[in-house]
Amino acid sequence: MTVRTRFAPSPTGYLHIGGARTALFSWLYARRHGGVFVLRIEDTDLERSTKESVNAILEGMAWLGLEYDEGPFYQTERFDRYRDVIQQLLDTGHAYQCYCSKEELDVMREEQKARKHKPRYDGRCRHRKGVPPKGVKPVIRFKNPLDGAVVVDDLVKGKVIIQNSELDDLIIARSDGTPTYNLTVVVDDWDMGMTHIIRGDDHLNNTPRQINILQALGAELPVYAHVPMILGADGQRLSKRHGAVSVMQYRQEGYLPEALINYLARLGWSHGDQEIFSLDEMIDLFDASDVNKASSAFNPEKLLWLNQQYIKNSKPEHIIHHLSWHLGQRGMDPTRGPDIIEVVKTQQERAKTLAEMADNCYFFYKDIDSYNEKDAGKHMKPEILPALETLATALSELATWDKEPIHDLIKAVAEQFELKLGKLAQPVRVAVAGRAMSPPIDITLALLGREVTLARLDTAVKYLHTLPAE
RNA sequence: GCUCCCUUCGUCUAGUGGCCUAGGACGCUGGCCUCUCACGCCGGUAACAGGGGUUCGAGUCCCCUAGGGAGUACCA
Repeated sequence: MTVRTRFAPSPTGYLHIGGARTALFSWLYARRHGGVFVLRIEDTDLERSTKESVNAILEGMAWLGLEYDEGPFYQTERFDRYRDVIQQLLDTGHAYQCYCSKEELDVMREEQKARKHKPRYDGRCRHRKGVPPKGVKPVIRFKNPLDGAVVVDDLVKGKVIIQNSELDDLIIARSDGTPTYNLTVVVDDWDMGMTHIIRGDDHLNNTPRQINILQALGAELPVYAHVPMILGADGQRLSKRHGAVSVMQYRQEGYLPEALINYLARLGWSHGDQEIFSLDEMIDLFDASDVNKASSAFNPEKLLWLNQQYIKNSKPEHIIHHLSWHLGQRGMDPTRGPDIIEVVKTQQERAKTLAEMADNCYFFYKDIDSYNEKDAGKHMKPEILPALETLATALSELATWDKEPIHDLIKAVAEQFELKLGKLAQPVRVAVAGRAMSPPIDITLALLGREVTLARLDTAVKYLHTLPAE
């Protein structure tokens, strides 16, 4: 039997990290078992579903690399099928029309609550006799079994038993004839041959009702795995006030998709002490039954650390693939300046995000029109002028513009003026980078090239001359 | 209220009755390295929600309590 899993978001917003993780687990499970991963868009809520949301979800999944084998299927295109199933349920006596008004139901629920009971439909229309009331469009309710219990053998939660007496006759078709969620998922999962339903544990309560419908339909039951939800860093339900919740926002902030994937996988799932997993390793090791039962809090610091690990250990070419978007955002053209591969190599150990890396690369590709005020105040002092001028002259005469000779030269000039290396390197750094932060000074100059280096040193010398002597 | 789910360092987790005076990771922190920023390396901090059982022995099994979450819609 081929394993078939699905991700079934409703398009009412962007792809958020909670959804992304259940999608990831579904995807991993399918890949692990050589199965099929299906994408289904649950857009039966016409009011809240939008085309933009569909695109946002598709975009997010594409960026994460969660490719699907079938779909996307849209529930709005399957209304005929749902109608048929509802009719079938009606014909076989598993469903009935209910003429209760909203007001009537509200009264009933209030009474139940007053008696400290669980509010639920009491099935009064099951046996409604005589002519239906005129002008009232009925809803269709599923006839839930009255006794017995439903047992869900959940891959994550274990055995969960719910008494049928706790369940009521849920509405499967609205008065306008459109199907509701619990009916459409069941029909779709059945039609699409889903063998494993991996979804958020907020659906655990729906599962017994869905199983009952499945059974009324004579369908084979899938295996369920209800994965816990992701909480915000404060342990509360994830929402916008926790910062980035949209997957695409992480791209903007400079995260590598594989870092996010790795982080999401490790949230609620683990394999011994291992923290970093390649996609192949995850596919090889992932099992739904190893997923933790408790929900976990999203920890931005750890994600940042993981991102840094990935940046440090990835091939420069791969980084550039994702970095170029950030460079473009800042108006930088990596073809006009030092070899971007060499620049990235110097940055892999000094940037936690691609956004930070792009900022760090700025002075390699753009002219600097000012110095960082604080750094200049600290390092750009008139007394460094002689050394700086000597260095500039020496650099202009240097035979080969390369890291080692540049390093030797700076060291020699520093010694000549009885300065520690840092005392000379820092002013040079501010002069060429605009701030007291850059890769090692010899590498920085080597990459920048002789022309740019000398021009910026010249600018610095002129700037120093404008300062009042102490 | 009712039903269901959950509970190991601040956070993510290891742990399936003795290997646990509870291990790893992030964070925080002391030090080393150092031309800046970083990387790296060595060290430190900190947890079995509480209470009862079962057992020679419990983080691990059972029960209760507390706390957290979900559902309880003509939303999904």
